[in-house]
Amino acid sequence: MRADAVRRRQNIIEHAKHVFAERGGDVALEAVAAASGVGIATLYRNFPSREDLVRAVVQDTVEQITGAVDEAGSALDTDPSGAWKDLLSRLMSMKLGALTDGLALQAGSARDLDSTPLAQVQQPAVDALNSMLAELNRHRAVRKDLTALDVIVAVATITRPQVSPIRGAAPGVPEQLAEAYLLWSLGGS
Amino acid sequence: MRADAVRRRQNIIEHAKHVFAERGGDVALEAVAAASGVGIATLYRNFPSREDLVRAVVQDTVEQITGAVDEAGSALDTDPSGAWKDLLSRLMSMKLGALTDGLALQAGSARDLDSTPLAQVQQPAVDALNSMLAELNRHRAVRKDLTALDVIVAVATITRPQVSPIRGAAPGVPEQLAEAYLLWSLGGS
DNA sequence: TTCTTTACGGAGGGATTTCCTCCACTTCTA
DNA sequence: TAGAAGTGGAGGAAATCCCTCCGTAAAGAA
Repeated sequence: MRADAVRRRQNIIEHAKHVFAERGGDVALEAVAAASGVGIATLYRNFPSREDLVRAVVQDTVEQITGAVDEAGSALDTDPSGAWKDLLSRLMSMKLGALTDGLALQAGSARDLDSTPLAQVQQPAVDALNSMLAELNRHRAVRKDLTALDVIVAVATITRPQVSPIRGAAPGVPEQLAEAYLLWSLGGS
Repeated sequence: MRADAVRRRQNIIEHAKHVFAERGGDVALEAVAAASGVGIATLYRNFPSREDLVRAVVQDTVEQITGAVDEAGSALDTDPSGAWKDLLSRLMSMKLGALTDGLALQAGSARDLDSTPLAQVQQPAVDALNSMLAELNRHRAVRKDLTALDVIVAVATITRPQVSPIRGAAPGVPEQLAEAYLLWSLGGS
């Protein structure tokens, strides 16, 4: 594979993540190509089917998550709730909507979601998050009924883009919700 | 207008609210008709254009909101934070996603959103909510930087339906977020 | 630089989806 | 029960989306 082609491919994944998160997992692939500044043929050459692209996006997001857990986890013993706060803010800045949307795309057809290829791809992220939560629990840093999936879905929900009902209004709602969730997650039982 | 026709019309509005909230403001009108158990022609006779239907849905939602404010507001003086909690839980059970989505639909074309017909239709709800917030503020019952639009957008965000990434997982996230938001909204500055 | 190989872009045909009207039929109500 | 009011869904027009094909452009080796 030629060097510039590799860059382009990664670039498509990156932009696809944004477009998926912003316009849903069923956008026209032409929109993804346009957003990536790339012809539609190039997109199809790299990702023959929509599912290939979705898988790549999910894969990429999963790596982002495990990376964030690793980095935030380093401060786990010295400052547990600081580490949690850090991790949460990292997660909030990702486009997790693309991940849940991508997975949701398969929900329609598949009967047993747990066995779909995508569900398996995301497993490392779930595992990493869960073990971090377990560790935080030992430190009594977060409420103990939190699960990795709860956190992922909550963050995806909060950060999902949304046009406000009146121009210029309520631009800070996601930040408010993030603050609320942090407060709640730290809180008792 | 015949008696059964009025019932049908109201029924369409009700179902449209759910379908809009669940599948976005740009669903096929056929889906709305099907959900309402009604032929597509009936829908078009009642609402010649998509905007007519959206307007009706928004109108209906606005009335729901002002109604909820009235009811919850009755306990305002005796138990302010109880009233707030009550109102919030009422709002959470509405399909506010339909409202924000409907308004967002116009955001694409209109330059000045404040002057669109829909933005004016929602005004009563915003006003009612804002005056209740002002009252609650006098009682020091909620944080003082809350605005009606913040609340509406936050509730819409929280209650927007979302498929969880793995079957059976994280079904309680909206409830958790609602709890978090309540906690936060009561909290200090 | 030159040549070969790899990769690109976008037109466009086919399939699908959505819109919306038209009219034969059904259901109210006076 | 007659007439008015209302209904459903087939189906044509238009828009949208998918995906391939092929002439052109750019990268990298010699």
